[in-house]
Amino acid sequence: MTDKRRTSTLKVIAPRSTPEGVIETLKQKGSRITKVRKALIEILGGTKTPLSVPELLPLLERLDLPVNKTTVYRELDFLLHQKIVIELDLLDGAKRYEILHPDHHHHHLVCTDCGAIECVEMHQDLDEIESRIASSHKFKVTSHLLEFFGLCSKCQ
Amino acid sequence: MTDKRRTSTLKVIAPRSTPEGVIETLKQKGSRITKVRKALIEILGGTKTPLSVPELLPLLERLDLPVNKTTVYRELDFLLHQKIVIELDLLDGAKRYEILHPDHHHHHLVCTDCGAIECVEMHQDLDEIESRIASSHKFKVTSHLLEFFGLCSKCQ
DNA sequence: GTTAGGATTGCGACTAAGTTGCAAAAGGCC
DNA sequence: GGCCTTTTGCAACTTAGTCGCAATCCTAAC
Repeated sequence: MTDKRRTSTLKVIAPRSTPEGVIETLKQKGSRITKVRKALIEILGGTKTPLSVPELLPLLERLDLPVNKTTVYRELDFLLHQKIVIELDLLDGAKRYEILHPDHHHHHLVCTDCGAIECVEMHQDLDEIESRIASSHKFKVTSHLLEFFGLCSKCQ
Repeated sequence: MTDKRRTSTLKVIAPRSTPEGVIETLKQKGSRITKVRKALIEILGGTKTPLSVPELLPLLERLDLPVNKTTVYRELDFLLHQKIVIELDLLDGAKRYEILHPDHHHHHLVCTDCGAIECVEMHQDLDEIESRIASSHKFKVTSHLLEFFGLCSKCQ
């Protein structure tokens, strides 16, 4: 009878990585909240697919915030260091960025035909593989890159 | 009693992806064997770590073959289409290329400190993951990208 | 609300990988 | 050797990303 989805939107649980939550966290850390920073967090928080700088620039402009590309690169670098955002390389020429949801580590399914990007979760498998590598190769894995390329349901 | 490793080095089986074997295959396909093509196959066949165009250029020059970068990009593109070579992105700014060994699909351990690149094999795990994705997401995986970043035994 | 000082921003010039079109040169078949 | 096709070099270009510096903005303290 209890609807879990509904419960999870309660204030106490929600603010994790919503734009508002992220901004609040940054304020508490003493970071400045600038127009560009706020806009970037909101744009990235409101999209499902990771975005690149060339894609972000026109989106910012449409929000009446014509920002210089250098600024965007620097801001994303800041958000990266604050672990608010992660950087991906989906092999299409530009790095992409998305909000980091700490408990939803995921990978991507990139359609090589239409470019659509879907997400898949699968931490446990990789954890296992990584620990096997650590012991057999004396290599300490700190991060990995796992993306799948192929055809989405529409393009097959 | 039979040593399988020893048997598999017999001439009938061996020439697969050695430089000589690759060149022979290309000749039979009717492709021209140019100096650049031959040199690239030999260089890539004689190295353990994948190489980028900026790395290949000086290597070619040292072989008394000062080649234009455009030529190298075009040649690698040719070898890519012939499935002689594969392209990797190890996130250090330039695409890397290595000889494709059809039955030794592998991934890489990239040391983020010294840049060393090691190889790891692990097809079966991924095959399993991919088929799970295919059924749960109606996505037909044609290729994947799996690289590990961290610290090699020397840099820990 | 003013102000001071560090953080952020824009600008222009730059780097580096990778691409393109076209004319010249080289492979390999006769 | 000659011919036709494939390769190659060159120069100019594109695009992502970076750098230094001067101008501007944020915010906390007054």
